[in-house]
Amino acid sequence: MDAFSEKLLAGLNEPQRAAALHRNGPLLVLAGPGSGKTRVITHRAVLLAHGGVNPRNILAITFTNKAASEMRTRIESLGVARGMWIYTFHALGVRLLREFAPLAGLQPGFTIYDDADQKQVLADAYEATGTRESMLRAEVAHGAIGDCKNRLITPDEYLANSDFPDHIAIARIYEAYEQILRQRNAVDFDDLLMKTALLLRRNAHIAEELNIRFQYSLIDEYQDTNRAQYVIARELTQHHGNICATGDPDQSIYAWRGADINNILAFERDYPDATVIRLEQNYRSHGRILEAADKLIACNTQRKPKTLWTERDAGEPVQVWRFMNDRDEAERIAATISEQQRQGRSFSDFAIFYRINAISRGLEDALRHRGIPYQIARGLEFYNRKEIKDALAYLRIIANPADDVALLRCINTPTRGIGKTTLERLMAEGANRRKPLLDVIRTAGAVNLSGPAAKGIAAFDAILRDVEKFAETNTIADTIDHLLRRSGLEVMYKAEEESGGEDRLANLRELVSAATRYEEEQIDDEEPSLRGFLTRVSLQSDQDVVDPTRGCVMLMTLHTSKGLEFPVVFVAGVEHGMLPHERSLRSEGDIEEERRLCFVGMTRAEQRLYLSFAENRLIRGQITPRCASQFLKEIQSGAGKDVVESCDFTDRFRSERRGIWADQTAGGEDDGGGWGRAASGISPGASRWRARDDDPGERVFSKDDAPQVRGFGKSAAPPAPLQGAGPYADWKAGMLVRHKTYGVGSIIWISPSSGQTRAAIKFAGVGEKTFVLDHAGIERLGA
DNA sequence: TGGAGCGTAATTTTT
DNA sequence: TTACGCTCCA
Repeated sequence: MDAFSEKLLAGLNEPQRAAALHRNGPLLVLAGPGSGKTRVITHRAVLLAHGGVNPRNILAITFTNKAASEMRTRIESLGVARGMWIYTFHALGVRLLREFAPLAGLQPGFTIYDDADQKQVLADAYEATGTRESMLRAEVAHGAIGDCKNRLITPDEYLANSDFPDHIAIARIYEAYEQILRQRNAVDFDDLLMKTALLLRRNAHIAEELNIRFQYSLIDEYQDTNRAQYVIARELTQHHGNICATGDPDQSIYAWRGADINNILAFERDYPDATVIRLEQNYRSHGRILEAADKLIACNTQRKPKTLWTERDAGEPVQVWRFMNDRDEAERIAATISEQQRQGRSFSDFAIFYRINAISRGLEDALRHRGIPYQIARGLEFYNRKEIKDALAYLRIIANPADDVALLRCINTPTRGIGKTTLERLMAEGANRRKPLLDVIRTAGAVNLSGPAAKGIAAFDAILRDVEKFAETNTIADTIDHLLRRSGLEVMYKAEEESGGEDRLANLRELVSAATRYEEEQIDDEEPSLRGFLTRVSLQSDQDVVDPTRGCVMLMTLHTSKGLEFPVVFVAGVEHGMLPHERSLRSEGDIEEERRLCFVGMTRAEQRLYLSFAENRLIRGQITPRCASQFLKEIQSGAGKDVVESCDFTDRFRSERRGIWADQTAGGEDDGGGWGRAASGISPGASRWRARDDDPGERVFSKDDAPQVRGFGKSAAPPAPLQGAGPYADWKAGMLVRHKTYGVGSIIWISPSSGQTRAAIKFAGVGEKTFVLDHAGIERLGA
């Protein structure tokens, strides 16, 4: 081996070296958290290039822009010339679809629709098929269409397999939706994958050509691939078999978005001659943290066994904290951060994770109260802002004149006297002539319009033509700048700002600099173009921009925490119904995903890990009794005695409760025969964390002395079928009722809580819904 | 055209 | 509690 390779491999452990040195044939790298996976990938790419493979023949696919740009930087810093293809699945899709547009049934200038645009298209599809939302909720159709696309099912195929009325309705909407996208020369996010997969599958020669172009392919986070991505990966590597998949089944947390953990679990079946390498040594976390996480994940059945180990110190025990309520929890976390910061840590050493965003409120309050700087990691902030979308809409319509969604967004922003009636007329005309709205506008004489509307439309058209012309001879940044002034957006937002609105102008200025950046740091071999900029913008979330800012505590959901690491980690709200989330309690598979989610969060911690839960939590304005997550028990019962340390902050003066607390690791199932447990779906393990029935502080009774139903709404953990109170005293489960939108349904359960009677009602074709009866306008039909 | 007022529902969101 | 979408009215 030459000196360069020796030097490169010097810092790697045995399995890491083996993976980095692997050359031909399928390779699966099962990489535990913190096991140096990125190093292995980058080193392998560098060694391939060093060994004579042209970087242009290497393709690396990641899931996030961030991962892609990190990989690019690291590979280049190791001395590999530019030219390697490093893309996200979606960006690769755009590339290939533009290149082979006609074969994919597209025109190369297609627009990428985001969620909001999609919704608009969906609304139009409802209109076109004469479907009403009361028949089929838009989210249901939206989800179903997304599922189809993930699984490569076309509208025809879907229709062929539909027998229920709902399915047929969805099939028709799906079909109309696709037709509208085609008319507008637009694709949605899922299309970027589906159309690419189908392009490769249906055109063997293209797949073959690409196998030659990309002699080595590397796919990161393979556990998160969905069907479409799986097909893309397969088609791109089938001929040479040089696929290197890396990932960790234990960190698969996106099944709900179509990711199929079986893709990675069955890799060896798909590629029988695959080499499998496990990276089990962890370089991130202290021993006890790792052990606790390992014990938890060992409870999953759908996995490939892995033994995580570390040479690092055992470190401090993992803390499990119990609180009376969420406020105490937040306070304590804030206090702990404060204290440790005073002892020398930086605020940016800390992260707080939670299952759902709604939890962040209380935590923020507590941090603010103590003057602790924090930042919330939210994806998709910047480009979702109204002002940004307004400005982009103008650019989009210029780039793709068929983009009706964009046109509707900006035609009357700022207001130009073009009202609803006018737009309806234009749309009717457009539908009639099967022409884009811009065409209709430019031949507006055909539509009978009122004076001000006609004037407004003329003004709008003039702006478009002007900006279009300007764009021909100017940079994108300058074009945006010009657009802002010419369109009146600048004036409009300036006025808004002066009357006390947000500083939207600053954001628009940021958009201009984003365009400058795009033009300067051209990484693709394409010329910078308006289309290219818009593509970049649609594929980018500002997760990539916001990066862990120095000096701030980071707050984020467990999902967003994946791939990050922090010296000190708090996971708040480790409660039954929260983590695992109530919506996942239905199936064991879903609970396993929640367990993986918890595992992901825990393994982000380097030195200290705190898991906390509260006995009561303010949820949707209601104080709701909670109990510890089963995961806490799983961690404790598996791990050695000194691994986890429990701390009870509920009431330090009541010894009997401390007794229970101290007892909680000892076995013995709660008999739990009462309704409380059955009703709330509290697991046996978790129930041990609850106080005894004779504990005065614990039970909650509503006014009429009926036990309060735990606040798990909906189907996930149906409370016992009780009776209503007050005017609903004689309403019972099983009765038929009528709801004004959903029609006739039957009561699944009914219960008075906090003076409001709630009921879950099952409707044919709609499913189960929960209502507050006082507000829902539900009429009783009989038993 | 825009805003008030009501009804409704409420995980997670790499792109 | 809170946020959003829709309807209706000024």
